[in-house]
Amino acid sequence: MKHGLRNYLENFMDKEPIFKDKMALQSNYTPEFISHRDEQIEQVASVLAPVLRLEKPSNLFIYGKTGTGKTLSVRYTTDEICQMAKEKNLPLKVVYLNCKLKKVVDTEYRIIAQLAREFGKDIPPTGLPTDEIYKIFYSAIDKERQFIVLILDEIDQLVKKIGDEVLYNLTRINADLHQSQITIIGISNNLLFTDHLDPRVKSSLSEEEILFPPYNAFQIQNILKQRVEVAFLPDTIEEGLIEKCAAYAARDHGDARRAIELIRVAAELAEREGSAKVNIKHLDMAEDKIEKDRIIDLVSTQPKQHQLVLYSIIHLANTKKESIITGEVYEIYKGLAGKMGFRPLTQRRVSDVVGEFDMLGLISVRVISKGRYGRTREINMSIVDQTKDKVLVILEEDLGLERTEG
DNA sequence: GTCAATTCACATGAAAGAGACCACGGTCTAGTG
DNA sequence: CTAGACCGTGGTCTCTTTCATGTGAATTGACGA
Repeated sequence: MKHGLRNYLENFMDKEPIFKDKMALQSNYTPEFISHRDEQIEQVASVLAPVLRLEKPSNLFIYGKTGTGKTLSVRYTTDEICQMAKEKNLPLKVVYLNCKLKKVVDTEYRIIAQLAREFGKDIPPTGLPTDEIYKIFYSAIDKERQFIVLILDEIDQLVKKIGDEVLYNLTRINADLHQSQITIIGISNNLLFTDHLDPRVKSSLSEEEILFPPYNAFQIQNILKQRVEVAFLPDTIEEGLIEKCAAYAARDHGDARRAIELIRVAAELAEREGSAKVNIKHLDMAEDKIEKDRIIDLVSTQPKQHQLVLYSIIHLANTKKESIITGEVYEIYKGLAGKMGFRPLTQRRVSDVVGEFDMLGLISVRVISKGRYGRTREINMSIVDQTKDKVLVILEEDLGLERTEG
C-alpha cells in the first residue's frame, strides 16, 4: 500500500505537466489585456475620470449577463484610475463589495459594517443598533477629505435579499457628508433589475448606465486563447478544443467565465488521467462534472429539513409518472418527518422551500390552476437521472435513511 | 348553449415569535501588592 | 486595587409559524332561446 502510494506520487512527478500557470484560469485573475471590452472600459473611464479633477463622478449602473466581463472591466478601470490618483496624490479610495458573498453581506447591518471595516473601523458582527453602525460609517468616511468609489457587485442579489432601502440611504449619503464624496457603481447580472426598484433609487443610481453585451463565440475563442497561452504549456491542448469550448459557452449566453472554468476542469481531468493532451473527451467530462459538482455541493449543504423536502420530491419523481404537486410532496414529507422524529414544518414553509429549490435550479416549478381542483405548483426535476441517483444517495446518507425501494 | 358565480387547493404576503448570537455595562470574585 | 468572570439588557439574524388574503379555471347552476 505504502509502495503503491509512493509509486503513484513518483509517477505523478514524472508525468509531463499540463499547466504552466494555473492562476490564469482562476476566476479572480486579471489578465494584462482585456479583449473586446474596449468600448465599455472607455465608457466606465469617462464616467469616473472627473475624479481626477476632484469632481464627483456620476453614479454608474452597469448591467449585463454573467461572464461578460463586467467586474473585470470595472476593476481594471478603477485600478488604473486609483494608480493615477496615487501618483498625483489625490485622495481617492475604491471599495469593492461583492454582494453575492453570503455571510459577508446579506443584511443592511452587515453591508454598512463591512463598509465601515474597509475604512478601518472595527465593527462587531452583531449586537449594535443599525443606525449606530451608520453613524460609525459616516464618521469614518467624513473624517478626512476624500473621494470614494463604492462598487457594489451583484447588486440585484442584495436588493432581492434586503430591499432597496440601503441603496436609498447610500445614494443620499452625500448630502450628509461635509468633506467626502461618494460615488456608487452598481453591477447587476439581471437586465430587468431596475424595473422593480424604488424610482428615487433608480434615478439616482443610474445617472449613467452601461450595458455589457454577451460575447459571441469568436470573442470567447479569443479570450480563451489568451488565457490558455498563459495557463498551459505549449502543445497540451488538442487542436480545435478551444473552438469547441467557446462554442459550448456561447451556446449558453456567452459566458466567458464558464468557458474558462470548463477548460480548466477539462485539463484537471486530463492531468489526473495522465494524459499529455487535453481533448474533446475531457471537455465533455468536464461539462458533466461541473454541473454534477454544483448540484451535489448545493444539496449536501442544505439544512436537514430542506433535504427531507427534496428527498420527498425525488422519491415522488421516481415513483410517479405524471408531474408532482405541492400537496403530495407535503404529505410524503410529513410522513417521513414523523417517522424520523422531526417536527414537520408547516405547509406554508414547505411551499417556500420548494420555491427555493426552484431558484437553485434543482427543480423547475410552474404555478398551474386545475380549475375546480385548485391551484398548485407543478414540480419537475431538472437534474439528469444519473446525478439524481447520486443526489438520492447523498440525501439518504445525510438523513440516515434506509434505501426505499421503488 | 351561455354566462356568471362558486369552489378548490394551494400561492403569496405580512407580521410576529423563538432561539441563536453578540456587545455593552454593571456587579462580583479572586488574586496581587 | 484591579483584572477577569459572570450576569442582564438590548440589539440583530435566521428560520418558522400564524393569520390573511389572493387567484385561475373547472364546475355548477340559473337563465334564455
